[in-house]
Amino acid sequence: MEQSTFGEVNQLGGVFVNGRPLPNAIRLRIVELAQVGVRPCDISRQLRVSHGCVSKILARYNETGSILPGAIGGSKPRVTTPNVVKHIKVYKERDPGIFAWEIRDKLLADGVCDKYNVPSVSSISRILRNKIGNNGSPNQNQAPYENKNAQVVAAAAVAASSQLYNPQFQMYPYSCPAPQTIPSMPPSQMTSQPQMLNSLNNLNNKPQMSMPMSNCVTPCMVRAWATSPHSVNDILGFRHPQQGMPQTAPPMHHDTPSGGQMGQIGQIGQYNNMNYYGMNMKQGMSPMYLQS
DNA sequence: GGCGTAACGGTTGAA
DNA sequence: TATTCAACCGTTACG
Repeated sequence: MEQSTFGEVNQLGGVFVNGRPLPNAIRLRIVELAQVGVRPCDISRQLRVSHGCVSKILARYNETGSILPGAIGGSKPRVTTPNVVKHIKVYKERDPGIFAWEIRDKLLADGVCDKYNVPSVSSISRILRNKIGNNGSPNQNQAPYENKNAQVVAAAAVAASSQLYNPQFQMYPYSCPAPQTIPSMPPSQMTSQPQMLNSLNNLNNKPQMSMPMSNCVTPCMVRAWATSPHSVNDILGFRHPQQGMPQTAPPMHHDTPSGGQMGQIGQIGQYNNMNYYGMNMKQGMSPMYLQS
């Protein structure tokens, strides 16, 4: 369908794809303009992005330091890991009359779970009913891990989840590289917002700047469980407005924070000299996030 | 007029 | 393989 192929046009004349994030380049530009004192309403008009979206992106940036959208799709990490089920089973065996809410409290008290990943009372009840049931054996009642390979996978999942969870921050962080020193970027490629770049670098595998990447977890990353393969160069497909447009065509593909798990965004149509979110589009360029 | 936000329709990906 | 579900998205409209 033509409409979905080329996206839609909002009241300001900007092109967008319903349900999909704005390109990171636009997100970054919104933040940059705000930081040089441009009012949100002017940013909205200039980039042809709704003021609600500008407001949301700026609010998120102010709160978290990240310009990136959240992880779309997928499910939360399972909280009813085999380890948790095992503990529930133990509690039930020790005290057959124990209530689900008591089990929940004990899981917290014993440090098996914390307040962020403790199963709900209904989940515990379901575990008691389905996995422990009458005989107390989680393996005799359609156990979720029916073979050795599955058990290995489950064990790996538990290990991964325990590593994913950062007790220091009490959150599940977005994946990000361990603190490391990375090659330097020519100053000409650096924007005027190094802290923003650092924020971006934290979410990308390809190192771009020479600075140690530590404390890479931002509060907005609480609910991320996927990796991002995208480079900062992919994201920064344009220069700071004061520096004009890049010599080379900006990357016309879409970046997402949840990386390879996200949908593959390809080229859809050709926009010829179209003003795309206030950015001059050279002939042959494609909108960076329209999907096929 | 500018701003914050709820509602809405849509996309996405794990289960 | 198809479906479900719950997360996210940007736009719109309202206060």
